Amino acid sequence: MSQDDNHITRSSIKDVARLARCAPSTVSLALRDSPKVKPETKRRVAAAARQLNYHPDLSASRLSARRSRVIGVMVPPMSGDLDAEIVAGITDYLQERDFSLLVEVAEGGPDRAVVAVRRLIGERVDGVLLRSVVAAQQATPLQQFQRSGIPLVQIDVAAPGVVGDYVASDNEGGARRMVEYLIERGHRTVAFASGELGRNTLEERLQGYRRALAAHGLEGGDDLVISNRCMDLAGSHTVLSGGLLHSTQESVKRAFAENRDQIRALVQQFFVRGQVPTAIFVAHLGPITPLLWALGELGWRVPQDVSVAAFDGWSFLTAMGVEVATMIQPGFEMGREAAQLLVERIEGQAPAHFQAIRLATKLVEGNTVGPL
Amino acid sequence: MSQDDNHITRSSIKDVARLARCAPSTVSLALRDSPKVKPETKRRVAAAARQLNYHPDLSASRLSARRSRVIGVMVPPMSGDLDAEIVAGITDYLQERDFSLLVEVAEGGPDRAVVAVRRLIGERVDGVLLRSVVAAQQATPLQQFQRSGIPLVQIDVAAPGVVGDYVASDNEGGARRMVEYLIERGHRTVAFASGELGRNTLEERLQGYRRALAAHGLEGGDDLVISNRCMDLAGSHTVLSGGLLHSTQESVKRAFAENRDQIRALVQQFFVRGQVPTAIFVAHLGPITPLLWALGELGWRVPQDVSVAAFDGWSFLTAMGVEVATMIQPGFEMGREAAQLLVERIEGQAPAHFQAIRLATKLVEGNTVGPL
DNA sequence: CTGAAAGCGCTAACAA
DNA sequence: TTGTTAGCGCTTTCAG
Repeated sequence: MSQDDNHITRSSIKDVARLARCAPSTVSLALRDSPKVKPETKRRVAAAARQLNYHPDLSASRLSARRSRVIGVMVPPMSGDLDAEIVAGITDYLQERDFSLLVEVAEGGPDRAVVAVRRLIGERVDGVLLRSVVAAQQATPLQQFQRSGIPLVQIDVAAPGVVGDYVASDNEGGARRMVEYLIERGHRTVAFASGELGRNTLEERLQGYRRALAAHGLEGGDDLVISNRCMDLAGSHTVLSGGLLHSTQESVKRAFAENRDQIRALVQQFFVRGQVPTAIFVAHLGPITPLLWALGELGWRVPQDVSVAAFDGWSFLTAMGVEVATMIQPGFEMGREAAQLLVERIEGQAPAHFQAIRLATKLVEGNTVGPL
Repeated sequence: MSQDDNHITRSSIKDVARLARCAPSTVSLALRDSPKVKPETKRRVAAAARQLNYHPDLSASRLSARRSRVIGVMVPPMSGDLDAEIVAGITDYLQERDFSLLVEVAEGGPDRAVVAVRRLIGERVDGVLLRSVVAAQQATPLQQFQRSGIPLVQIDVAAPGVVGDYVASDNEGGARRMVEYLIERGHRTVAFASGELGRNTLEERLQGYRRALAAHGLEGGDDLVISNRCMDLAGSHTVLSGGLLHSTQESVKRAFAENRDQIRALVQQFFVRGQVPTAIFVAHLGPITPLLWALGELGWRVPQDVSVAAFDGWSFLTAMGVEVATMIQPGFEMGREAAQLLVERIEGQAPAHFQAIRLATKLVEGNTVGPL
């Protein structure tokens, strides 16, 4: 009671009960504002709790209540704005429904994923959200969730072999529209640039690119498609850091330095082959800065000499005076939608079969696309 | 055993004990690899656990063990590379010591901070790390930690009124060295640019700037010091989003758009006053892109017409071909050091009085500083 | 409306 | 080396 006892005095529900002259169970109800408790009693309890600086022990309450009201999310380290928006969307919904969020950053190595999964299961999360953390070969640890009966919603990338709900952008449609936008502006030779293919998202966007060209009777020969890991600046971190993201600044810098020549050479190919593209569609965030850099190096001005349009972007480019024409993904909504679906599934209100939700993207014209 | 029972079967320590033909307490010890258990028994237990897909319930174990081995960290939303590095440093150390990390993103409003604090206390974290979340007026919720006897280490920014350990860069020394670097390159009129002052870090860097000038008999008149919230791109997000970071891309963009004129006007002041600076020292990350943008707008080329050097940087600028001369903060080490200090304090091994650890920064010459 | 009692799944003495 | 016995702090029937 006195401030000067050095002994850390965590008060429990019993202490509050004693001070409020009632039973612990009543305190429990009162603090959760149950209608079964007289207002007068509630007041006494609240006062006692405040006086004792009482904070319910969430571990105990979860243990007892047998559901945690915690959902876990696995995200890759640091990536771009999209992650921030997704997480914002998730927390937005979760706050409404009074769930908390346990964030597990699964960096690099597959063993990290194993640890993350173990932790989430150990915490008895009611469900899991997955933001494109886990590449194909890492899908196995995820099956633990199924084995433990923990529902799971994937966001953005769908790992093969993982069953469950799925929320993503309309990648194909968005890509298609973006390429059509270029075509409408007079471009007939449009290239496609991305990091390593293999993720379903990229494949879908490639599909959309092809469809757009086909629909307009244009060729999208393989000469015009470049996809190589070295283009993926965002992806480099994890690769480079080998399981531990040591120093972000340094690793990005190094990744970039080491791949400089390769990037330049790769982009140059566009211009020495049969068809010279007048516009380039960048399929995701990673290659945007490398591409812009390479174009600068090679002396091609954007948009005078070549136009650039991307899927997903980085807001800081705006502040640099470069605003890449972009298909914006609805990150906030993706997060919200996924969280909602998950919570509904947890509460048994979701449709029996797994959902695959596709959200529309939005075209933002920047200053990197010119008419022909 | 059979895969086909649909019933979600969370096995408990008792189930494992039964299958392994021993007592629950033995299972507990065995799984934690206690030397008090015969290897043979350990094997049996491990096999049983695997077979039953057993994952210890961490809530129960914390409740029983009366310490959580969890430490909490409060961070601002999304910021730059530094946060990623700090968190990497924290997890790096925590993994060694077998603690887990509970991340609480305290966005915007003070009420969010209250919620975060409540949660952390409710989770019975053994300690808290604070990464410059909480501005002056929000210090009050933090005092809850003290009241609850939870040790706390602040990183980077020290909130006034919060007592505890503190880990940060040598802001004054670093700023001083950076400005001296400019002076050595022949610059005699060096300006200072920052967002809103008030944080101790910024004040310290301003101090360092002044000291460097004074030491060389140069003037650092107030004409040369500009500090205004509109310059702080990084800080805008939170302000703009009013407690909820809605759409990052949009908000950054809008923040920038709305302040465009003000930024331009502000920077222009440098060049219409008595002394025209030949170099600008940017005290933190936020104003870097706005400043570069404004200089571009005003037709000043970097570094030909004016040099730019900063404290703390963004790695993506490198990929844009602009590499700002920067005092790099040792983010990883800051995180590690803070985590270590906290864990030692938790385990009673830290010195009795609070520590204030200062870590050296590192100068990286970019391509934005020219000789005079 | 309130109280008493029985656990939730685990760990930590203490015995055996 | 292993088993037995109490709880940790809370929620939840089930009686008053």
